[in-house]
Amino acid sequence: MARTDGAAIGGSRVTGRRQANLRTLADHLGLSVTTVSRALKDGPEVRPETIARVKEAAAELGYVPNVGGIHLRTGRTMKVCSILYAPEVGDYGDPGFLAQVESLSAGLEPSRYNLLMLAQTGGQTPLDAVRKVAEQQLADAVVFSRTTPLDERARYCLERDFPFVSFGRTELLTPHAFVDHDDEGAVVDAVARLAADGHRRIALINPAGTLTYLGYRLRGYQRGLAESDLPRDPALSLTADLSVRATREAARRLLSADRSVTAIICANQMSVVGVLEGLIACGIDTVRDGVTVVGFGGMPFRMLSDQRVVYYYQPQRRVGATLAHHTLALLAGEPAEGLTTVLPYERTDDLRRFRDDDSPMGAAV
Amino acid sequence: MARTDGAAIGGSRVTGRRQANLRTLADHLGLSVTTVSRALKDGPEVRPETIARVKEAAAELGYVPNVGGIHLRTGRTMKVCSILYAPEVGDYGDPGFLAQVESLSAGLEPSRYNLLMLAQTGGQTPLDAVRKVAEQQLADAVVFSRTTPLDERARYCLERDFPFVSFGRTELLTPHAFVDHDDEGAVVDAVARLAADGHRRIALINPAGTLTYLGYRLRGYQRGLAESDLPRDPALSLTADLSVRATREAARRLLSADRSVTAIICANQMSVVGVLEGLIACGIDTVRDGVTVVGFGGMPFRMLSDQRVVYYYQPQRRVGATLAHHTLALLAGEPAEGLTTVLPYERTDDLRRFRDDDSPMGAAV
DNA sequence: AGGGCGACCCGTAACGATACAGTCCAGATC
DNA sequence: GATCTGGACTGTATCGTTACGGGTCGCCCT
Repeated sequence: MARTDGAAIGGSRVTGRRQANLRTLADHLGLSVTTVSRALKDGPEVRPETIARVKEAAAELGYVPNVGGIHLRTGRTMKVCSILYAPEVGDYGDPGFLAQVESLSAGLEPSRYNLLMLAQTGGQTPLDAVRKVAEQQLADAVVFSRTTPLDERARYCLERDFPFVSFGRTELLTPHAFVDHDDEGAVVDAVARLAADGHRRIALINPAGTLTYLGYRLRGYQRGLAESDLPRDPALSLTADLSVRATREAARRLLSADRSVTAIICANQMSVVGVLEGLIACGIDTVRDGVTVVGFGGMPFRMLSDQRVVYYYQPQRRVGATLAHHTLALLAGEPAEGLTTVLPYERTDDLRRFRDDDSPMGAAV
Repeated sequence: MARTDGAAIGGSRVTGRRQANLRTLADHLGLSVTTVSRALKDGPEVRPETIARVKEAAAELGYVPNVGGIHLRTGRTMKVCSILYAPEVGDYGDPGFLAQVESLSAGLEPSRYNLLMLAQTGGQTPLDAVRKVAEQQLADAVVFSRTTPLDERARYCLERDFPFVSFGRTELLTPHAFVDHDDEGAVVDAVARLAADGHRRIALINPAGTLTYLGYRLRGYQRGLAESDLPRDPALSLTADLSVRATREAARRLLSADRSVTAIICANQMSVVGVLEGLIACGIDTVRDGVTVVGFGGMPFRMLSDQRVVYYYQPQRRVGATLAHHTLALLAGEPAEGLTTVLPYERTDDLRRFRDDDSPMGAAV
């Protein structure tokens, strides 16, 4: 039977001529499709000269491997999926996530992988989204954040040997690839320096929840206090949503009950703003009254008034780049053991560093 | 020849059993693969009872169409690609973009399409990214923003009949699907209301560039002035980058040269902050001195001090949802003519509306 | 009775890439 | 000279899906 449907199907609507495929190349070179296929992936059974000849022709004819064909034959999709968690309130989620995605996508650029984004919608659990990727074979690897110590997504992937890289550690026994920030180290550092500066009553704000990094923050806090011979006071370990409002109220409650507190370690950009608002509401000026606010997170918001803020900065782009690296390494067959990265925070005493670089993001206190 | 490679290939690593496919269903039902395929897409040649039977079995056996097979056979990838433009400075690009992506992805969820993200990296032009999508058949449709009147990406797609939806209008003669905000209408409204409140000297800040919306803003400004019988003064039409620094300086220059200005229409969240900073630097208090700042954009930053700000808000999620709708409609064969949406701005006189909903984003002036 | 006509279903050939089993031939080995 | 070896290639079947051209069968009409 003659081809009856080829003209309408599979042909590129983009270029006038059909997109070059292995057969095109093979015919053009007088080789078989098999040899061309092998040559393009540097198969050991093909002569070096032939390989060179094939690659040259491929470049010349603009050959691009057909992802559908590869998927069908090998099961590989040449996609990496990143899960997007919806902002809970308002239009903005984690604002640094965009930089992470951008650098992840850019990091995949030199490979033949592309980035798929899947939003965790409405009624879905975090596991649902990951399961969808695995079951529907949407991607060859998945990247997710907001890990918990016994993360069910990580367990799910480990059980079925589905490649993944998490942004955040877990406490699972099986090693897996991850990128994380050194929250414990940074909090230890913060406490130690505050203690060295004479602070005796140092508060820590954490949100409720079971995310792994919260444990690291708490451990860092306790270790820092112990190393500086400061007593632990449960009243100084606060739990509050990281919204401006909740952290403002938490700071206000803390300070109106106990004026001896001279330092507050916050958990993200928003809580810095909230705590500063809370301090102001209590009539406290950080500079005049010697109170230090310690912030953590991505690029901080602009601060107009010169309050005393020490900031531990997470370079978000490095996260994305490292996620990309680890993902590609996993997909290339490297064992997960070596693909574990704990990134240091960058400490700065002067938020004007961010202010004066024309941070497009900032608003001002 | 017997199958020799099937076990290792194409089988799902996820479930123990192989993933159900059309053949599985066909065997299970005693039908042919063809009929099953047709039944699943409600082909008119299949009896309704058979369709029901097939769909039931498909659900029971957890059939998921293999995207690779579809891609290979039909050329369709079942993907929609959104182009991500890298933030120019710092970690944050357009912060509302995340909400847009999230709602776009969520809007595609009920369909069988998934969202591909492609970052425009390093040396790439805007066209490069779109061309990559089309040439490499990465997706069946593309979504991009930052349109210009003679947008080359739109022209490229129109020429090759590649489906796309732009966020932003163009002035191309061929109609195409887009979503945009009504900048002209909103600026007209702003000017009219300012004039009604007695403002005679109203300034407008636009960034440099050729993006389409800038023209609409300018037209709205001129139309608004004309309708209120106010004279045009070129000195009141400012050009400045939308960074805090640049808009601060622009406002300062304007006000120190000419104290008669009583209203400034800004172009985005950042410029509101910058202009307010500029006013403060000139010793101007908006409330006391009767100066009005008009802001435009996504969710605004929190403002601590009670400055007089009128804000035209773009609901970002609606953009994403509409983009999803138009894309799916295009892919379903609807003509682009009807897929053009101009969304109204939501005006508010009181930014506390945003402040008190616990905007996770805000920082405070 | 038999021809015609729908309604409903099936068989086959692709789409592009790749795993695997051959094939072919020059050179080495006995 | 026959046999073996290994390097460099080719042929074929296959992944899951769908377009297309047939089939089959019951029913109606003349």
